[in-house]
Amino acid sequence: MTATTPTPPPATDAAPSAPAADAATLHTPVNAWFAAHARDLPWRRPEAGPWGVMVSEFMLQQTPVSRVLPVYEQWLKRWPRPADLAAEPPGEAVRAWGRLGYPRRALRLHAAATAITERHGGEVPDDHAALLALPGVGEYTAAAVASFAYGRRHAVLDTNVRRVLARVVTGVQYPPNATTAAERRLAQRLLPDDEATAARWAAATMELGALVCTARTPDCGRCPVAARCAWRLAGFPAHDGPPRRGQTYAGTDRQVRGMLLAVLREATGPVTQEQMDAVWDEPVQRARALDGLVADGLVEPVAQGVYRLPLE
DNA sequence: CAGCCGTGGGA
DNA sequence: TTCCCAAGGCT
Repeated sequence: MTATTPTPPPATDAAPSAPAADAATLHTPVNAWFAAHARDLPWRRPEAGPWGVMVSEFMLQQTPVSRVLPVYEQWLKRWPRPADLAAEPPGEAVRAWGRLGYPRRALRLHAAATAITERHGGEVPDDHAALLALPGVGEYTAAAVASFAYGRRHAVLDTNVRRVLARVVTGVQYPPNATTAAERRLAQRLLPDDEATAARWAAATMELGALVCTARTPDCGRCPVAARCAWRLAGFPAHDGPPRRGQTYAGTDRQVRGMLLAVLREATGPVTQEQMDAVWDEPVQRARALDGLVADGLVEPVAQGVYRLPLE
């Protein structure tokens, strides 16, 4: 991992035994920084409501903000409430998902909207357990919706927060590949006692990781807690552990699935086998990819050699 | 728990 | 150009 050495602010003289970063010294500067520098994102505006927050969280799972923005706007305009989405076939959600990637998320969001409509009176639940029970909602998303939409006090551990805590508190460049119990304990320990402050802290630490304490080239000169950052104080030691997994894409089933589904999305009606076959010349892999899409519920066979996006 | 599931843009 | 990686979840 070639880690571009961050640009540290001129190392202040400060005592050799620099103050360790702890909860009390982090909340105020980080939350103040957020108040001054937070992006004006549509799902952060009051009119977004819990449903808007939930939609954004689904879309933002592994997809950058810039690509989510236009799709989010269209989505909320078309389906302003969960019941509006639930009233349409899941295939419409897949089509509207466009090229955000991981289209199973569209299916899960549709399923979540259906569950919300049927089990929660059409209102996005406000408690963590009920959220966690929804399709496509895991630990992170449940905490994020409860915190961002309802101001609840939850440790929100996403990739940004994990990286910030790894650096500022633990003193390492990157967090482990998988979230550990130690990270959860740390996040819990750092959580402000006050509910509103905790909710702000969750959003602030995420934003800090997204804008300043980035994966490749952190900009310590703009960091509100650089003076107490354990990683910086340690001299930016490079990541040791195993290399962080890099995923190849070209030539994989995922690529073929993507190409097949693109044909369905862009077609207005059912598509023939011949149209599907045109996207990939290797028949075994092509068949495997299509079978996978059908198994996942992303594609529905309507007749021998005819397919469409799912109506059910 | 490791592997799988899309896509595009920036360095 | 290649490589990295971006607000995860599910099996």
